Parts: sequence; structure tokens; C-alpha cells
Amino acid sequence: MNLKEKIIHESLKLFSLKGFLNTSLHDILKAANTSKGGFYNHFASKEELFFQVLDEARRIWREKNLSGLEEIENPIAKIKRFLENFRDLYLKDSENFPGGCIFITFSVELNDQRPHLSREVHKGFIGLKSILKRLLDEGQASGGLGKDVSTSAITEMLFAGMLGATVMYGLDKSTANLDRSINSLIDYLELQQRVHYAQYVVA
Amino acid sequence: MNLKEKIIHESLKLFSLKGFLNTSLHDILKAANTSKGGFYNHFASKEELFFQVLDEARRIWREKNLSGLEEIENPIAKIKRFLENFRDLYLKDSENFPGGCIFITFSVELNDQRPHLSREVHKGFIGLKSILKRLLDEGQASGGLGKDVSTSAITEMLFAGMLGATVMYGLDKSTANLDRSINSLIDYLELQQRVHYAQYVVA
DNA sequence: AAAAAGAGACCGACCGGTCTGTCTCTGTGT
DNA sequence: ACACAGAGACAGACCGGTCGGTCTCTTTTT
Repeated sequence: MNLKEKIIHESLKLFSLKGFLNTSLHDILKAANTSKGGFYNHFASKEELFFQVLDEARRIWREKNLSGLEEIENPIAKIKRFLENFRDLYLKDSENFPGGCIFITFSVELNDQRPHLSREVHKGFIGLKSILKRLLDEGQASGGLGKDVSTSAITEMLFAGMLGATVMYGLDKSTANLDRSINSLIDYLELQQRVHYAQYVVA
Repeated sequence: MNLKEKIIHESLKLFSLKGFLNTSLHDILKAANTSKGGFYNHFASKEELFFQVLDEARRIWREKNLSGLEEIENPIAKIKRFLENFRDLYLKDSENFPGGCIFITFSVELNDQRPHLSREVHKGFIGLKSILKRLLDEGQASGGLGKDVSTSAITEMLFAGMLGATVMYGLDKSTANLDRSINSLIDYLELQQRVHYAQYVVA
């Protein structure tokens, strides 16, 4: 791994722990065992580093969360597998993200302070939501979900649940709690497949 | 309002927007229209201010979220009312929290960086979770929930959902999305009251 | 020899915190 | 009624240290 890659990799970890604004160049140089000269030979500014770290984080996110998804046909089963990946491969990846999900750290600290940086992060959230929505709509169209459930409400629910579980896991680092909340999301999803029919019976 | 209260109030807003570490004394002095002398006459340090702001934030949190709860008997109905308060009175209170929920901002930025500050914030989350858990257990004991559902799983689900909705609302400031996710949580809660029976019928 | 990579002194701006000085309010002696 | 002393409230110059960024100089690679 060359110096540039090492700086990006170490910054990824530091940003995950301390955020962008509260990680100083000094921290980065120490972690990457280099100097100002070494840094500015590869990056025009700290902001440019931010975008390159963000790209790398997104690459890792896709690699972990989308693993094995193309082999699955059923859109609802796809979401289920995605949630499992999210739980087991992504969130618990303390090698790359020792402080928890870097996107949440970024968006919380930058949203009202560095809008042009936060905007790029936000795009990722929108993208994830639209993927979930599309899969749910496909699932509904193919009969996996009842015709009367609101896919956008389920989308908000799944998305908020993932976000919340992620924040909480970043705080308490409890895999037991994490598993409980993600598993509840999976149960919720499966419940949505049955509730259409059940509502008639129960009512 | 005297100067000390004004400093706390303005800091509350600034911390909600920018976090604790990224709000400078200068920002606070400007917002409260005072000087270093005025500040250090009332606070020993920026950290002391943090704790007083945290106390005030907790007071507001209780005032908004627990409003009208004591009049409700049914524990599940209590949770429902609490979620409505959370959605309508607390999160949308942009007067006190223009940048969104201050507890999340604090915990995300301080967790791996100022553990002794973060710990106090974390306590509040634990407290909220145990309140939810207790109400759900009471609801289960009094027959409002089926005997076979896991109250700790529902707790994690509700809590993660609230946390996620809060984070997302802080980012996109979309009341429509917020309403959708909190309403989905309420639906989920009501579903848990019926699912016990429904499972038998559907299976 | 030329170019790329890297080390580190240095810059102005800003950080939280200290300290001195000024202003106002209040209690007390006469 | 008045003078004055002490205390609290506040303004702002100033402190050492750190920030991101620039610059010069040396080392390594080709």
C-alpha cells in the first residue's frame, strides 16, 4: 500500500472515530507515519481528502452490503439478505470503521456546518432509501406484499430502524442489542408479507 | 432572562446546530452578546457549561415528551401518546433545537472523544429504553400484548426507530418523512397487540 | 540530471482560558 | 442625606497552544 492509500485508510478510521472536523492533520500524519510534505504531495487540501475518503467508504459499503445479492431473485428476500449483510458484515467491520458508521458521523457533524460536504453524504442515504422503495414496490407488484400496505411507510420504517440501530451500535457497541433490533426489522418485514391476509382474518 | 440563562439558552441552540466541540466560545459570546468576562463570571469552563446545557435539554425533553402521560392508564396507550409527543412536540421544536436532537449530536461527536461527557448523555438513552421496556412488560402482563412476543425485541425496535427517525429528520428536515416513520412505529406497536392472535389464524 | 516524494520550519488565524481594569449596585457609618 | 468601601458583573487585552496550509530543502527514484 502506497502512502496515498495509507493516508486514506488511516483517515477513514480516524474520521469514523472522531469525525472530519475534529480530526486534525497532525492526527492523520501521525497515524500514517508521514509529514505535511508527504500529505500535500498527494492532496490539495483536507477537503479533497474528505471526498476521497468518502469514495473509499462507499466502495467498502457496497462491497459489504451488496454481497451475494445478485444471486437472489425475490425482491423481499433481497432486502432480508441485505439486512443480514448490514448486521453481520458492515456494522461489525471494526477494522475499517472502528468508531461506527462513518456516514452518520459525517452527516451529523457536517449537516448544519459544511453543507457542501454533507450534501454528498446525504445523497447516499437518498440512494439507499430509493433502493429499498424499489425492491418493496417490486415485491408488492409480484404479490410478495399485500396490495394495501404502504411501501413508502415500510421504507421509512426500515430505513429509520437501520439508522437507529447503527447510531446505537456506535454508542454501546453491543452486538446483542444490534442483533435484536436488526432481527426485529427482519421480523417486521416478514410480518408485512402476512399482515395483509391476517388483517382480514383478525378483523 | 439573566445573562447566565441567556448563555445556556443560546448554547443549547448552537450545540444543537454545530455540536459541542465545534462551537467556539466566540460563537457563544457573540450569540449571547457578552464577553469572556461575562462568561467566566458564571461558568468555570466550557465543560461546566456543557453539563448545565445538558440539564436544561433534559428538562425540555421531559416537558415535551411526557406531557399528558400521567393521565393515561393503559401502558401501551402511554407509549403511543409518547410517540405522538415525540413526533409533534419534541422533534419539531426548532426554537430550542434548531439543528435537531441535541443528545444525538452530543453522543455521536463525543462518544470516542470525550467519554466522560458522552457517558452522561448515554445515561439518558438507557433510561428511555428501560422506560419503554417497563411499559411493554406491564402491557404484556395486563394482556395488552401476547405472551409470546419479545418485549426486549420490541423495545430495541421502537428505540432504534425513534433514533433513526430523529437522525434523518435532523438531516432532511422533512416533516412528511418524519410523520411516516413515527406513524409506522405506532402501527407496528398496534400490530404487536394483534399479531399474537393473528399468528395462529394465519399459520 | 531531472523529477517525484517527503521532511519539517514557518505562517496567520483561531482555540479555551487567564487576568486586569472598569462600571454599577448595595450596605454601612456618620 | 450623603460619602464611601466592598463585591459582583462584565469588557477585552493577552497567554500558550493548535489549527490548516505554504514553503524550502533534502532524499529517493528513474
